[in-house]
Amino acid sequence: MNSLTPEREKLVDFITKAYPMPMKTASDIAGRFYTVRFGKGDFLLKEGSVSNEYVFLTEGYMRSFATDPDGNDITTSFHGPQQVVFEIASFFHRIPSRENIQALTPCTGIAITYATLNELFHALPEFREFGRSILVNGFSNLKSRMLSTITETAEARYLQLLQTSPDIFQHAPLRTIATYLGITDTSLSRIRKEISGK
Amino acid sequence: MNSLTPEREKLVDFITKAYPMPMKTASDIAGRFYTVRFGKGDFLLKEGSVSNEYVFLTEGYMRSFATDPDGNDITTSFHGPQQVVFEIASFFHRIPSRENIQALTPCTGIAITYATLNELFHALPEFREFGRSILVNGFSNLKSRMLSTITETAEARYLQLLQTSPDIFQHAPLRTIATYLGITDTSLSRIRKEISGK
DNA sequence: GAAGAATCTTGCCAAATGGCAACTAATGAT
DNA sequence: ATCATTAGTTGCCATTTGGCAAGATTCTTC
Repeated sequence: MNSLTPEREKLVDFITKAYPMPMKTASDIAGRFYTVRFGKGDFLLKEGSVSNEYVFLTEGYMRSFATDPDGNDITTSFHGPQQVVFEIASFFHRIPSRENIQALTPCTGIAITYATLNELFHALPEFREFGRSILVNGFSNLKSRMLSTITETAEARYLQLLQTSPDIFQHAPLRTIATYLGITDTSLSRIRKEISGK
Repeated sequence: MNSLTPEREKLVDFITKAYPMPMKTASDIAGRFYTVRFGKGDFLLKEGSVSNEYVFLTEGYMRSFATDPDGNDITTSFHGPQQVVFEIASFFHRIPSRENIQALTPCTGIAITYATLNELFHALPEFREFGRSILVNGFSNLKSRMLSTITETAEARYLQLLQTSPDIFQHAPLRTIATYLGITDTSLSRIRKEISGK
């Protein structure tokens, strides 16, 4: 018998792919998650508060962003379906977040709290490994981005994002994509013009 | 009685500060580490091989660097005394590293292998927490760097590095510091000239 | 301590990106 | 449908950074 919600089924799928474990274990884990929904523009996390939900996004898109000294939004990452969303430093160290996480579109996901996650980490070595894997992947991706920010032109980074995450372009305004790429919206606009003429 | 080597004492200190735990636990952990030494220019890790040592540096300086598509070295981080040094993605996922780790000066440290670390993680929840804390801090620092790379000028980043890690400047050539800051050595030289005239 | 190799600096000019403001296009609320 | 708001584009010019090559300086190594 299998009474999992569609969201939980997706999570089971995701977990077992990220770190192989018995189906039963994965279902037990997924069973502890509850459904969450966000309207467009809603915040999953606001600067200054402590990230307390570990969310697996099943539908919709979100972005994380920080506010720079001049008061501008800088997009630090985009999140889409089948991705884990939370603010690592705030969540694990129980400190106020310096970032915001906001829905770009209506979103559905499933979540657990910090307390439940810890309980599961303690009880299930497989889930710990899964958790670490998520952390390591995130770290590794950020490193790659950092490297490409240093070694590549904005145009190359734009083209790469377009290729690896074309869906982002359908859900996020160019202005937020520009800050993600480390440039202004003006520059992005010019880059796009330049490319279209090729 | 206390038979710890000076390196192990430093590690115990570091561990208990990063994540509070009984002295005995910390000593047991430190007891599993063995001393390692590197001459200037020696590699702790070479691109293409799997990071298998989790090193706590007690003396000396190292840097991690990647090779960009044009064959240039890009410094991804500097490591000094009282810091943990390893390549996260390679170490935890057992995959070939895309980075090198090299001694900038003669170095002394203590290390454990992947196998031993896992054994300790499995046996000691406190050590797991310590390990996670290291990971989370690394992630968080990288995020800050990424943000400052996007929002601040090279000059501001230079001044900040000078303030937060003045010791680096005594042990790393400016060329490697330049790539760390995301600029060329030529630009760094000009920035320094500009500043000295203030 | 002299030759050779790295490292660092500087001059010249080119390329990439930003700032601001005006304009146009798209979107959303009523 | 209309108005107001937000998003995107473009022109003009300034600033930041890069590329290259020549000099100057410092570090190695014999």
